[in-house]
Amino acid sequence: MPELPDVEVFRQYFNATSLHQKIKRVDVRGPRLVHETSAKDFAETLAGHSFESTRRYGKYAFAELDDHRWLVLHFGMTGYLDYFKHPRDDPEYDQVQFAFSNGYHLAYVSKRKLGALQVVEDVEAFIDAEDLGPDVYEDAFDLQTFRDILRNHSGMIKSTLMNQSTMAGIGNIYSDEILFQAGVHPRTRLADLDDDTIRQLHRNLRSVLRTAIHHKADPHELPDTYIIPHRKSDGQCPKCEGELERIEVGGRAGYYCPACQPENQAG
DNA sequence: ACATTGACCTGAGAGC
DNA sequence: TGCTCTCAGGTCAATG
Repeated sequence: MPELPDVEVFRQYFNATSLHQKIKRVDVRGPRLVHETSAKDFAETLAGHSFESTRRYGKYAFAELDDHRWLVLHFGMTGYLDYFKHPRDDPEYDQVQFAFSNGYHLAYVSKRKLGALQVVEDVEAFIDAEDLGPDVYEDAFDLQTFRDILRNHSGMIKSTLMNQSTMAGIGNIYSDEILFQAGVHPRTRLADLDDDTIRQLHRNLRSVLRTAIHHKADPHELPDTYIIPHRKSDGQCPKCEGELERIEVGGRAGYYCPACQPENQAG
């Protein structure tokens, strides 16, 4: 799940469950997920403190501690959060567990252990060090910013949307949705995008992310016109009912509708 | 600068 | 049922 909308929902979930409570204990079951320090040091660093606020940048969530350091959460391909009370509700594949003084627990769960957790002093410095481009959900990510980025890079649109150094937040799933809503073929070269198509992409980028967040990033709750619930082999286009096609772009499998997203369209 | 490939890690689902 | 194979929403490094 974890692209920008999912991570934003995780952040809201964190806010609703895990702020302003003393962290009694931290259990690290997947020590390799802890970066920059040992699992032991990580646990000892957090114990006794509390989380006071959160923010998100791209696919990263950050939780501010009462000493103003930040817990960084990255979810890889399979990560999510689960807040529960009784040990019997402990989710399978949980990698890190925070035990709060109110008796509840927050679990960072990941089947594939591709995510990462660490504590940093400074979020801006972290974003800088990770070489992340502008967050695509910020107000500052306006049409002008988007157009400038596309005009200063080359390559295929789907790869560009997914490149976190170019712009931060979009992954494989939502790039498919944005391209579908804009009627743009995933392999379209940036040089072949005219201004009107760039405007369409920007407009749809914003509306897709906003809509997804609004629906808690739950694929089943998305509008009927979205491709996400249909993106599998033999999937049907929700607009023209034609058969979707699978395509490899930049080593990732994308789905698109050859009728609604023709090659060599605008430009 | 961009594309391609493999690695990381491990479970789920399909096919035999 | 059990085994093997392929694929999976992310990122990183090496190579052309």
